[in-house]
Amino acid sequence: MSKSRDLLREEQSGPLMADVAKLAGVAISTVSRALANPDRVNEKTRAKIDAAAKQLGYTPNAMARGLRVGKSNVVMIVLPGSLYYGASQIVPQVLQAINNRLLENGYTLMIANLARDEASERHILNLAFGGTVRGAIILASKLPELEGRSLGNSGLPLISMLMDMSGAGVPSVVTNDRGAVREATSSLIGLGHRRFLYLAGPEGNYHDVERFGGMLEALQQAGLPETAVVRSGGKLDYQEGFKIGLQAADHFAALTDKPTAVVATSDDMAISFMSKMREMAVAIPGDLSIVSFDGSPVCEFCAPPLSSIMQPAEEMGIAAVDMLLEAIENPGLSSAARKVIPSQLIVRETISVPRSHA
Amino acid sequence: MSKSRDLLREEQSGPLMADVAKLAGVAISTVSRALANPDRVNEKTRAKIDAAAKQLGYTPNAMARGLRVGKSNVVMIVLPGSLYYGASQIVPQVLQAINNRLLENGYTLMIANLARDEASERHILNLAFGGTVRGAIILASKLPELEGRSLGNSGLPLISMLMDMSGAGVPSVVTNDRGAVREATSSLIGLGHRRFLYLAGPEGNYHDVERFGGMLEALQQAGLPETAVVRSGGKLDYQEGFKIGLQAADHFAALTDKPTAVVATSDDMAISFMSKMREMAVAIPGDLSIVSFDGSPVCEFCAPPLSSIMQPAEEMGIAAVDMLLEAIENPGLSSAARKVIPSQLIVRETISVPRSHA
DNA sequence: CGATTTTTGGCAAACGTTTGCTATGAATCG
DNA sequence: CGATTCATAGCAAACGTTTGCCAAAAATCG
Repeated sequence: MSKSRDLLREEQSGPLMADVAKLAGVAISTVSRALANPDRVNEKTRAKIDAAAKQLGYTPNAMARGLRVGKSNVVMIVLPGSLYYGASQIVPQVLQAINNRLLENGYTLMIANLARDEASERHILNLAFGGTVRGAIILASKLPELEGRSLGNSGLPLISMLMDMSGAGVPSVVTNDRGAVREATSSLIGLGHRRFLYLAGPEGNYHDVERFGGMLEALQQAGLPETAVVRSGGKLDYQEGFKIGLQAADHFAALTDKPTAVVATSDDMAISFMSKMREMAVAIPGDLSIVSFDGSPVCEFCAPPLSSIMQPAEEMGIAAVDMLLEAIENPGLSSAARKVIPSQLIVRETISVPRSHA
Repeated sequence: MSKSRDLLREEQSGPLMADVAKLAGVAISTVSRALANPDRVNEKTRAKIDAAAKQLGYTPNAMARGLRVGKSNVVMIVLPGSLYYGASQIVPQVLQAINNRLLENGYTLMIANLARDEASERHILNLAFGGTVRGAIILASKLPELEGRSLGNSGLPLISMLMDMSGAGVPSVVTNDRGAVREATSSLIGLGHRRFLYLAGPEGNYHDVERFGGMLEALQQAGLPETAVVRSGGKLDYQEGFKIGLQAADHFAALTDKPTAVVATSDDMAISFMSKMREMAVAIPGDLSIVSFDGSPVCEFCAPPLSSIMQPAEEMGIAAVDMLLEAIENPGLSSAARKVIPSQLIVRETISVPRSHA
């Protein structure tokens, strides 16, 4: 018996709580209490236990603990299928902010990609229903659902980030896509621009609806017709931003009544569009003003430096974690709240008065 | 009893294996076998069990399973302190590739940041020693170590990625930093360049040592003195790439005997450097050729399109996972192997014959 | 100094699986 | 048709913790 035990020890796990107890000369339960609830145990005893634990290099087994208490300290982040964006650092920024915030609170981050295949969906559901995770932050645009199980009714605390799902009962932290684009457009109108090109994300996508909505609101406020804006793109996903920008450039070239300003809904679109404009000898901002969305760090070094609406990735990440932990700790009140963190337009050198006004 | 049981049910967990067994009219152990080892159970019985499981929406509890079998299906990736890079998509690319590959093999990815503080270090060690993770892929440049516990002797299968630690007994998958820079430099020499500016990462950093080493090797091969290259930077970390590029531009401006080619060791450095050159009216590649490192997607749309050595992030991620799974499944042979996946120089429009030769 | 309260320690059950062993029933063979 | 083998099901122990409950010891009070 002790032979096989020792063999197992060789192969695998380290010291057990029982070992610590024996070394310290106390019962297992005392060790457990000393580690979790230090004030419920005599200081001297606690000191002995701490010393023994350190001496043995003892680390409590997380799965045993999790099984017993029926909870884990793992939070899952559900990312959209492809993380691959051209210039944006939003995903790493969000990941980092969330991870740090979780760490401060004793949680660990697990990542899951939600692609279009059943496998990824099933995987996420298993994580949720199998008790592996304690809560989830969703960056994807839909909730996984398969064979009767759905993340939505897993009983798991959920927070949607980037996308407003508070209407569907999922507390959300978002940025004001609509308002930010409206204001940016308004300021272009204020400079004298009257004809716009809008580089769209995928038709029907939440962000595209919001951003284009903001554009239309700005036109309406200024008494301009909807025809003042030409919509380009709409077929490809945001991860194809460079391609969208390239196609939009062709689109632009083919227009007879040229717009004087473009609103791109991602930096990638703007960057590839600008590179094409350079080839076509369209002066920016002389001939054409540009403002885009995301606020990628690289915008500062574009030619010319690109004005962009910066998404507050870190603040959003922190807010999402705080809301999630709140929901985890108070399972009672499900507020389905919505927290809006404003984006900020960073004005650089791609915006000016239109030539016709100069 | 059944009251409190039902209450618990309300609050928390879903159906148990016992429920499935009852519904299917078999014993718990039969259910377990049917789910894990389908051929060890009568087909008819299995069908009943599967139906019952689906009907109840049963998901096995991962922690109970993990505790029993003494293993988890979680792999940890240890990322360096800051994920924040200006334009590079290496981190998301690696994450995605690793995550997908793990998913295919039934594993889950947990992420951990290794910062300079004890907290992050302790956290990682707890994950490793607490049985939470089954193996780890290291992107950070050191192994966490604290109070006698070290990732190195946790008994956990480890793979180092990006950085060669095979000498220290950790199997590694790396790219040939040295060779890639050597060849890029050689081809610049072939074009006639004789004076170089090298934009360095942090002094002593593995990558910087390798890349600068490659540079020197190329000079030596061509019979050029080491003084043919001016080293700029060395103080800041790669995550400060933009700043490094800016400072290098000032450095360049101050040089009397101007180099005709620059080798930047990250795209960020090259991008901000080029933006400064534009201001200073230094023509690229006319006055100055540039080649950089990373192969960020955005390089294609720089002004002018930037030549860069592309790191094979996805292949490396896949290779790292494969090596790790190999090590997990065959705990016997620890080969401490090293797998080198070559980088590839993408030539764009920042390289030409030096003016003096034109 | 005895009685009462407070503190602290120990026993054992429980968390939800997996799995070795045994028992049962079916099937095959002589 | 009985005996032997094989397939399949069931029992119960184990994984490493936490925690309710009780006992013992210490401290306080009258």
